[in-house]
Amino acid sequence: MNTDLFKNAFPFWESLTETQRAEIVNNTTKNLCEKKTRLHFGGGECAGVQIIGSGRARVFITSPGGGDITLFRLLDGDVSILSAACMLNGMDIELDMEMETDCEIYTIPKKVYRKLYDESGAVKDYTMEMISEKFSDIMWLFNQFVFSNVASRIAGALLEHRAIEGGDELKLTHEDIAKDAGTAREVVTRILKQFQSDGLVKLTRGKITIIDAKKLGKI
Amino acid sequence: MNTDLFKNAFPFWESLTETQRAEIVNNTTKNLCEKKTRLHFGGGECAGVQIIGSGRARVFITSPGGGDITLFRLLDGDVSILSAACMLNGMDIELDMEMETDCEIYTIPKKVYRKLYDESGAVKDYTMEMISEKFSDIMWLFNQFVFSNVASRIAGALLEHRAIEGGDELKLTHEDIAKDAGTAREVVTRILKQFQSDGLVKLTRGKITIIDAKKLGKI
DNA sequence: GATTTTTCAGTGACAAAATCACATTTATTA
DNA sequence: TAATAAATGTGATTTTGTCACTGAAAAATC
Repeated sequence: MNTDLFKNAFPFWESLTETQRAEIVNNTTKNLCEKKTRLHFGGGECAGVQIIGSGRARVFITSPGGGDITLFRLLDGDVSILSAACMLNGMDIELDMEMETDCEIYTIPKKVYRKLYDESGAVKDYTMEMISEKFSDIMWLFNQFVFSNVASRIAGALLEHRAIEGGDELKLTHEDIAKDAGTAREVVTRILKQFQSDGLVKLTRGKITIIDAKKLGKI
Repeated sequence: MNTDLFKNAFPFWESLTETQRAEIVNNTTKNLCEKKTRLHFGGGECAGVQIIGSGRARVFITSPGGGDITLFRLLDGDVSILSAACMLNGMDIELDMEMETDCEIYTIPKKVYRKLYDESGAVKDYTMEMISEKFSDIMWLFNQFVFSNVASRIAGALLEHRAIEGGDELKLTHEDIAKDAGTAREVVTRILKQFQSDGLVKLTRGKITIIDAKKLGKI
């Protein structure tokens, strides 16, 4: 197995012993997950720590009614650190992950990461740092939800996708945006139409073209 | 200084060296904060790790418009662990704390806790565990906000205060509940009136008496 | 290639909740 | 006691969420 993946994902990699590295390399499994594959985390159920080799995944919470709200996305090289927290101290939150593209997922088993965590201060530091960062992200999201109106959350979602895509043509349905903005599809439709008549976007089936990103940012 | 405070607050206390304990004991400062005193955390501004010697404090986020939403409360013996995270890796979240009663607050300076954190695995483990726990709490709160209606959040807030007070007579204004439930005061007034006519609570100025906690729990 | 099925978007009606603008009542303080 | 502040009550309006559909476009199937 190519260790570049680990070297890039883990800043502590260089500080590990040969044995520790081998332990990781020999126990990590690779999975090819097709687009739309879903994984569930929570209730103590955590396979281990995951690294996204390639592709994009969406992490979200699911309502009792079935709807879901996006928390964040994982891109190439990202580490699903909440799995670590979930597994280290039985963090009792329920999360789901869905592949937005075909993905290569590498999984370091629970026990292997746990052992590493116990042995290495650098791994502890890394884990702490990543969890704190995620915590910050979630708090930011919380702020958006409780203090911003729907229009600005939708605008934010559009701009985030623009950053991911690296272009103004977003292949998104209203449903997709609804999940990111934490609202209903019909509401997105209405507000996007408003955006369109204000000259901010152009709407086509399954596609949204951003015309005026600057004004979107001001909403 | 009495070390019982630390012994009770920190499970790692026994594992520290004499020197480390002395370091904490000699550098911790005690402050008496009157009811309504406010402290701000964020933007790298963290005095250190705080232990509530006695009293009760409310931790919340503040909206640009001035309103605020309660995240959690700290009671006797609790440790304000987010300060730790804030200070360890510059977690960039803005939080405020307000004393709900007169409080004794003990502060372990940033540098002292940081040093301890670097030296002791037990302190790292403790810090990690506490942060994960807080993370879980916040995620739970997030779920409540995005998936529950206002009535059930208000019912939840009432029951939480009942648990804190240990009785059915709650000295709370509608404003107080609005902050806990993340809604407007008028909305609380209306829903409480509904609760009252349903025989769940009895309302007096500045006081809410819970009549039927069981039914409240079902909302 | 035509037909069926699925996905996506649009819309009106209504309900829930937030916001605004006050009025009223009860405590506190001067 | 009067004046002030704090807590509550209420109507009107706007925003957002929910429900129940319709029609259009794309995909899958025949």
